[in-house]
Amino acid sequence: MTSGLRERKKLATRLALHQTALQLVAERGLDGVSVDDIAGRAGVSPRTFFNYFPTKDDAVVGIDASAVGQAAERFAARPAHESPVEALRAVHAQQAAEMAGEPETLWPLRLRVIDEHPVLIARLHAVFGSAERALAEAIAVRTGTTVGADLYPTLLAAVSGVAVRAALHAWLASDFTESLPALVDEAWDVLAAGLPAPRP
Amino acid sequence: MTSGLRERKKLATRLALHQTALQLVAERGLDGVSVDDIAGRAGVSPRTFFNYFPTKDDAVVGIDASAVGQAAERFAARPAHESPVEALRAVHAQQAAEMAGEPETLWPLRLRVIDEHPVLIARLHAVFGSAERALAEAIAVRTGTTVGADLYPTLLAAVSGVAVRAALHAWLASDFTESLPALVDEAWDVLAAGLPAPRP
DNA sequence: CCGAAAGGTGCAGTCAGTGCAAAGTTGCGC
DNA sequence: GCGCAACTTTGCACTGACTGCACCTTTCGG
Repeated sequence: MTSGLRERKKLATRLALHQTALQLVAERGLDGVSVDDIAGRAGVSPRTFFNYFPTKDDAVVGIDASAVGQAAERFAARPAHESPVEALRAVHAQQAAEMAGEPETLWPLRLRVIDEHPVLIARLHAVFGSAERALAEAIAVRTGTTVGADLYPTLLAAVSGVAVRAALHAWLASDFTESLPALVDEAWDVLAAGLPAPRP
Repeated sequence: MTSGLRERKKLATRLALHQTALQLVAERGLDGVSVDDIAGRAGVSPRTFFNYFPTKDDAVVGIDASAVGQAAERFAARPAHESPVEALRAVHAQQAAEMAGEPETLWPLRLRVIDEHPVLIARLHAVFGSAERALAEAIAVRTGTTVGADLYPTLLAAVSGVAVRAALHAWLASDFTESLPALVDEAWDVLAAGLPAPRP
């Protein structure tokens, strides 16, 4: 199904561009790398680069909105008896586990590079943002309200993004020694408790 | 103190550029407006435009990080007996009140324009993001931890940004009929309660 | 009124990103 | 195997954001 030669080649090229971009930016910084550099080292023409990513920044971040958008679908598929927060926690647990399953070094490198460049942080936020809009819709359906009429869907969707980003940040801060799923869970514990000041 | 001719002129030019940018983008969309257009109508050279804003997008959003950075200072200045959440709520209440005090139409127009352009949403997030980093430091001080060692400061700082953004979004959705401070407060009520599903 | 400091401007250049049309590849029915 | 249709890659030309530099104009303090 996904195994046409065309499909596989496209996937491979996309990944090659992303990894090349990451590596070069890690070495020289975002401004020290041009699209021509990335395309050249990945073995395609500069023009082709833009068939795969709309901007240079997107190639470095390398996460497409569709992958993140599945969160909303999974949320909608959770059993109806779960509260919104419970359902979200379950979805995040699954996602965090999948991320841990990807090639070892990809996420660490990605996060390190993104963390050093505010522009890329913003890009990452933008990707999350579009996912959160979809999620807000799904939450509204589950709680029987609409996005326009009630704060809750927007708020919870945004908080869910925060939980993941805070966990990713802590993961990076721990130099990837801690468990990502555990960090996500910890973040949700704090959120579900209403953000009480931690005991020192 | 702030009343040198130079100072006032700079402020005026900055505001003129921002308002011109907003107005033009509202009429023609972000891609229908060039920097030359904005500079021309605001009565300065295109080159001068970039003395005031680093990018076209920043001119449209028109919020500089320093203004947002004061949140961290105000937070640090809150009485020590307040919990982090209490202190944040107080800071936000003050900020929301100040925003309501600005020229009537500026925020509505800003929010409408930003909301229509994902790139600008990302820019706004970036501005908030830098403020949140400063805030996280201040929170870490107040709770006796460090940003690297504990999830809490990052998490709470990000949540505070979410509270404001969700309130702004709801304000826009209400066509600016509701009270912004009330919306911010409402968002914090939900957050402080641990995000329980709303009663329908 | 003058000299120093700061802001405004023109110029030339780099690079991101796009539309278009001409190759080059791949998939598929025969 | 063959060849046509569909898709991808690529080169080219162009727009527009953004920058460094050098020069001019305005403001400020004495």
